Amino acid sequence: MRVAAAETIDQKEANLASKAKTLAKRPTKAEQRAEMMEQILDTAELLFSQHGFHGVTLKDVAKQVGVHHTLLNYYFDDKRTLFDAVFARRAVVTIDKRMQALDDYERAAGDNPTVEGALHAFLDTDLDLYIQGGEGWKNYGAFGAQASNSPEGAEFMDKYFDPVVLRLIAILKKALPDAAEEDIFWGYHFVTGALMLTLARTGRIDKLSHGLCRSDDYEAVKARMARFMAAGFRDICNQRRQDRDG
Amino acid sequence: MRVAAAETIDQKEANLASKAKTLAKRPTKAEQRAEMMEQILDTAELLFSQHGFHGVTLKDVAKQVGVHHTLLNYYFDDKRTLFDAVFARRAVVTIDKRMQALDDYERAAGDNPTVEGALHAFLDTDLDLYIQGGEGWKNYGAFGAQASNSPEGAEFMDKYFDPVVLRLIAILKKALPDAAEEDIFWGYHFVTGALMLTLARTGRIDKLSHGLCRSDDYEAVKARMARFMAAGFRDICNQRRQDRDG
DNA sequence: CATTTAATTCACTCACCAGTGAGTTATTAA
DNA sequence: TTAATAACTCACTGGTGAGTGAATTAAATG
Repeated sequence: MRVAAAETIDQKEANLASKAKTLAKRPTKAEQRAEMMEQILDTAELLFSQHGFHGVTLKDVAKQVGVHHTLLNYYFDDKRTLFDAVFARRAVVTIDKRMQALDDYERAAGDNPTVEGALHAFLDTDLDLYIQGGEGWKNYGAFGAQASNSPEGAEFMDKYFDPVVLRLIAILKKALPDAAEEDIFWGYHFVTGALMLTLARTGRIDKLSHGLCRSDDYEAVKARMARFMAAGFRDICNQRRQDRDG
Repeated sequence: MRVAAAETIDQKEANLASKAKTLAKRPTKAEQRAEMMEQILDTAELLFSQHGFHGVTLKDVAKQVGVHHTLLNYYFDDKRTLFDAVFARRAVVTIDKRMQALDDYERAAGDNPTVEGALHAFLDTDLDLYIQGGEGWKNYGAFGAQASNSPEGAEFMDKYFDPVVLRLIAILKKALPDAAEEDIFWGYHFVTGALMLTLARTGRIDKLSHGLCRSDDYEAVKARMARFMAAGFRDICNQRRQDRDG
C-alpha cells in the first residue's frame, strides 16, 4: 500500500498513527485495507463538504489521496456508495452520543426536565465532538450541513437522525407541557437551522464581524446556543399559552 | 419566440401574463426578449435551488424551458453568468425592501428601538416577499439558501447582503447597548441559520412532525421567528452583562 | 518456490457537458 | 423588395466524467 502523495489536513494525525503502528507491529492486511478506506473517506468527506456531491469527481478525490482513480471503484462500488459511506461512518457516533446524553439527562432531571437542559444535552454533546474530534470531525459537520439540503443527503438525514431528534422533542414536550406541538417543532427547526449553519463554517460571520467572531469557534457557539434557543422556546410557548388562555 | 413546451410551476402566472399581453397589444421585441430571459432565469432558479450549481446542466434548463440548449449561451454567455444572473435578479428587491423597512423602523422607534422590532422589520419583510411573491420567489429563497453555502454563491452573498445585515446589526446594538458585540454577531448567526433552513424548504419538518408543520408554511415561521430570536438575544446579552457586572 | 489472492494500474468505453461557429429562419427597417 | 439584424438551430469539438475488464504487481499461503 502506497502512502498518500498529496498531504491532507489530517497529515499529522496519520503520521502519528502509522508511526505508532510500525513501532508496535507490522499492520495486518485488514488494517491496511481499513486505513486506505479511511484515507479515501477522509478526503471525500472534505471535498464533498466543500463542493457537494456533484461538485466533486472521483478523480479529484483520488488525486488528493494519491492513488489511481479507479481504485475508488475497487473499494467503493460507485460514487454514490462512497458518498453514503462518508455519511454513515460518523453518523452512528454522534447519534449514539447524543442519545446517551439525552437519556442521562432525562434520568437525572426526573419529572422536571428543562428546555435548556435538554438543549444542552443535545447540542453540547454534538459540539464537543467537533471541538475535540479534530479536523476530520469538523469536515464531517460541514459535510452533513451540505448534505442536509441536497437530495442525495435528505433520505440519510431522515434515516439516521430522526430517532435522536424525536427523542429531544419528547423531552421538550415534557419540559413545556402546555405548549402547542407546532411551537415545539418550529422551535426545533430554528435550532437545527442555526446548528447547520454553524457546522457549515461558511466564513461569513468572520467577514461580517471583521474577525471578531470566527466560523470555526464552536466553543463560542456552545457557550451561547442552548441558552439562546431555550429562551426562544419559552417565549413562543408562553405567548401561545397566553393567547389561548386569554 | 416559441412558447415553453414543458410546463413549469409558474405556468398559470405565465399564461395570465401572456393572455393579458395579447389582448392589450402585440409585445415588442424587447419585451419578448425579456420574457424569454425571465423564463430561462425562472427555470434555472428552480433547478439550481434543488441541485446546486454543479447538479444542473444547461441542457436540463433548456429542456425544461423547451428551447435548444445553445440558446442559453446566446442569452447568457456561459453557465456561471446565468447563475450569477439568477442571484442578482431578485437580490436587489429583497435588499431594498429590507433596507427600507429597517430605515422606517428606526425612524419610528426613535431612541428606543427593540430587538424584536428590528427583527420583525428584517424578517417579516423578507418572509412577506416569499409568501406573496408566488412560486418564483419561493424558489429564489431556496436558491439563496443553497447558494449561501457554496463557493459559487458565497461572494455574492457578501457583495449583496452585507449592507442590510450590518444595518440590522447596528440597530440591534442600539437596542442592546450593554451587550457584547460578539453576542450580537452570534445572535445574528443563529437568526440567519434558521432563516436559511426555512427558505431551503427541505421538507424535513413535515416528515418529523408527520404533517403537523409544513416546510413551506412561511406564515407559521413569520408568526414565531422574530419573537423567538428576540428572546434569545435578550437572554444571552443579559447573561453576559450579569457575568461582567458580577 | 509456486500458486493463489488481494491491491493497484492501465487502456478503454460510452455518455455527457459546455461552448463555438456556421448556417437558417424570422423580423424589422430602409 | 431588399438589406440587415435578431432569434434560433445544427453539427461539431475538446474535454471530462463514471465505470469496466484485462493486465500487472505485490503479498500471502501452502
